[in-house]
Amino acid sequence: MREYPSTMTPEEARAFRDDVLNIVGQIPRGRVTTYGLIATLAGWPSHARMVGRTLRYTPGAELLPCHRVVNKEGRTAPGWNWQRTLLEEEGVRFKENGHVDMSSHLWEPD
DNA sequence: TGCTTGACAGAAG
DNA sequence: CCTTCTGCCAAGC
Repeated sequence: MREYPSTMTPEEARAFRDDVLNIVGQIPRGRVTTYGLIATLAGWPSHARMVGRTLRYTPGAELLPCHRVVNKEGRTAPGWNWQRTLLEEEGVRFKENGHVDMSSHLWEPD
């Protein structure tokens, strides 16, 4: 079992960002994945918040299907209501409480 | 340097 | 269900 350092070197930060963008780019239409899952797959399990930060502040991220990233409870990003519309257009179902039905739309990369 | 802020997660009330 | 708190870390100030 690998030991994960709590902080990233600049090189690791670069690799992390690239992994995040790669993974997000692979999310299929009509499916969603979570911040924590992406962070874990990128090799930094405790950096879920960094995934959100990366998608929000990395130039070019808008070109990726970043609207397909929600939190673990299926909640959409605060202050970005359009995200729900985009997902619904792809056929993603929302529950009564306004959360994505994760049990039927969660996607996990290989 | 020290405190505050998040596109998070999990637990508590 | 919703809000709030704690743990988490990089960024901003």
